[in-house]
Amino acid sequence: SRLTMSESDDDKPLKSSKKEPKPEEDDDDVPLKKAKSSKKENVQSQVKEENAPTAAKESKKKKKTKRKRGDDDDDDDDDDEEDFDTRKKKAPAKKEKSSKSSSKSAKTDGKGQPKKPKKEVKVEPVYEWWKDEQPLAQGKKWRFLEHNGVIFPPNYEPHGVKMKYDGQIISLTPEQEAIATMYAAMSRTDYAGKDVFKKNFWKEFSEKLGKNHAIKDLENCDFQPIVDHLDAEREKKKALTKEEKLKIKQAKEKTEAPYVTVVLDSHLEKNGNFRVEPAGLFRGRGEHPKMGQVKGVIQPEDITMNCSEDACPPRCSLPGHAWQSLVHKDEQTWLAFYKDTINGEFKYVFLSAGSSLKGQSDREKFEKARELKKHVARIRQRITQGLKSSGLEMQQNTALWLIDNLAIRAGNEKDTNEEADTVGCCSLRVEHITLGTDEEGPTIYFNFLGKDSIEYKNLVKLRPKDEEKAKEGEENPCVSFVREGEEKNFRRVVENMRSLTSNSKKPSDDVFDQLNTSSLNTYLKDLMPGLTAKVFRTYNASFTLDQELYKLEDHPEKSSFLRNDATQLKFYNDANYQVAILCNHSRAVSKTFDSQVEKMDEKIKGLHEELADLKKKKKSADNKEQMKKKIANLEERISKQETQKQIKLKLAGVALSTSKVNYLDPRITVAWCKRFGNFPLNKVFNKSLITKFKWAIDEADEDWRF
DNA sequence: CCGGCCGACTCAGAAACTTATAA
DNA sequence: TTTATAAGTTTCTGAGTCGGCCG
Repeated sequence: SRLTMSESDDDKPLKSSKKEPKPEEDDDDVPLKKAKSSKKENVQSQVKEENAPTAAKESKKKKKTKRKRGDDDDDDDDDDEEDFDTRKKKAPAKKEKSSKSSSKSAKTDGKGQPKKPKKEVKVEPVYEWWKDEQPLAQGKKWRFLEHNGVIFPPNYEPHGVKMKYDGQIISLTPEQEAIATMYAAMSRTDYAGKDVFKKNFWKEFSEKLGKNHAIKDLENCDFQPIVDHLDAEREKKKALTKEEKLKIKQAKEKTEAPYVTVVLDSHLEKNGNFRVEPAGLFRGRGEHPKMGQVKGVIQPEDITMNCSEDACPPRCSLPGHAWQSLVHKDEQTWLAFYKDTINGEFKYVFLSAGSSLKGQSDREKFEKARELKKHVARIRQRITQGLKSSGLEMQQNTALWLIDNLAIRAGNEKDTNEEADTVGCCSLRVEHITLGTDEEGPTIYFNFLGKDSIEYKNLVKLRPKDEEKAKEGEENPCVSFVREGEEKNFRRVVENMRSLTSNSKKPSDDVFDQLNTSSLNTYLKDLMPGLTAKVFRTYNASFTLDQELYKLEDHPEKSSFLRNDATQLKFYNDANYQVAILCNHSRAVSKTFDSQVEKMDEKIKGLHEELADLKKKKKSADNKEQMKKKIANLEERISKQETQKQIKLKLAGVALSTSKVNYLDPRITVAWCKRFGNFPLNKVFNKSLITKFKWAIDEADEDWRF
């Protein structure tokens, strides 16, 4: 569905935007007061009742006054955009179409073919906190919080399928069977081949088996019967009719409904992760020393609940059980937490990404990055100075240069007995760095495992004078050129790195032996209040997007880009790609990738043959005009296929979504869409992002810049 | 005063699931 | 049309960051 964007003439700075009556707020106050006075009575149902008709009212209002883009032919029907932008209904109806988007309307009218109507997109209603005028006291996150706690996975049901050992059929107790089944479930993953995984699993499994058990080792275990059973179960589930599946889904929705929403102050919010993690084998990333360990069952006794004092506390759904404790911490955003059984890590239940609590802190994050923008020139001057000094100051500023220029993470210390051995800036070791030179000057090659054990391989060098070579490097994701103006600093950084990785150090020694993240952040606090290392990542990601996107402003092909959604989208994605490369956001390449590309090649080849054929026929054809049309058509299909293939190759191992979700100020995207031909936002933001970034959609007009 | 642990939050890619598209 | 596959979306939970507190 295409969600239209208003011309934003009605977008006002945050504070003054409350121009609409907000019935839901007034309505909501009623049940809240009721709840408070009657105390300990669940107010959720009341709030819901009050909210629901309000939402309906809202949408009806909207429908009446909603403008449609001329090109919104297929999917923009009825109610799919009702929650998108409540304020656009006040926008002057004519202006948008007649001015900016005129060229676009013309174009899209043409291609508005009788497509199957797309499934309508429902955007979740969002509490519009940015229009709220009553800020909470410093540090407070809510006045009232009521929820129903968490939902537990079902107890393990023994299936009775027997595994084999040394060819013999073995009977297991339900407890033993449970963890054997966890192992069987992972038999086709990469973990199954890893020694650490097997060793850790065997330790637990053999303990559960007890002394003198018939099973003596993992080597001769045969889990295949259980694997087959799991496969069969999956098949059974798949073979259910549509109706049966729907019934199961609806039943699930019904049981989960009480947990989906919570009451926060006087409105409803979506819960994020109210399902307690089921038991299973731990799947650490990379070479995690604890992979294969059993992640135990979580009981209510492990869980701490958080709600307000005057709320009805969550009931424990498991009979005979009770929560570990109930607290009322209004300076915290979590609803519940427990500790996992692997490393004792905290597992929190939080509100969803679209909630006001998440939205507010998200906005604060981007505002802080924008604050850095104001200070960055000065801070970079300071770094330039610091690079020339020695000792701690040199280390601090060299590290900062890397963080600022390469978007490397801060790099906390890690205990490699408990976690995988990965590094960031402060924890870089000599073995991760290779210094060199090429025709342009010095180079640094980074090769280390970062967060999630994702490889970071980057040859950092000066931009070649030769345009051809520069272009080549630009297209190589493993090469990056030093930012313009930073050439001198880079040479200094290389020298510093040379001394920091000198022969007196072992490969396993720290590069920045005097640094840790907390001292580095203390140093940053002096440069700008609230500044920490991670802000540079946010800042540089968002700044890069803004810069790249606004190159469209005086792009020679601007008008043709604006006329075509596909090319304009590609322009956006190319900018997004730059950020993904900067931040080293990657994703696994599909196992069938090669065959997919092969298929594409064949298709392109087929089209070329078809084209040659047509051209031949054209010579002897009666209707030359018609043939010409056909040829042009085919040529377009070929070029479309070819760009598709290029995009596919380029994005094979690159994830664009991570930066979109976490690093890119959504207002950049919103403003760009509004500015450039009123580009449909839903082509770049999916439903979740539109919900998550509703605040930004409301806030940013076409002139907004990061 | 600082180092290490605790606690709370953001960020991360894989897996599971759903929808769109091609054959 | 039906069906297979690819693309897109959501869920899941692991892995970081960073402030604060305590000994």
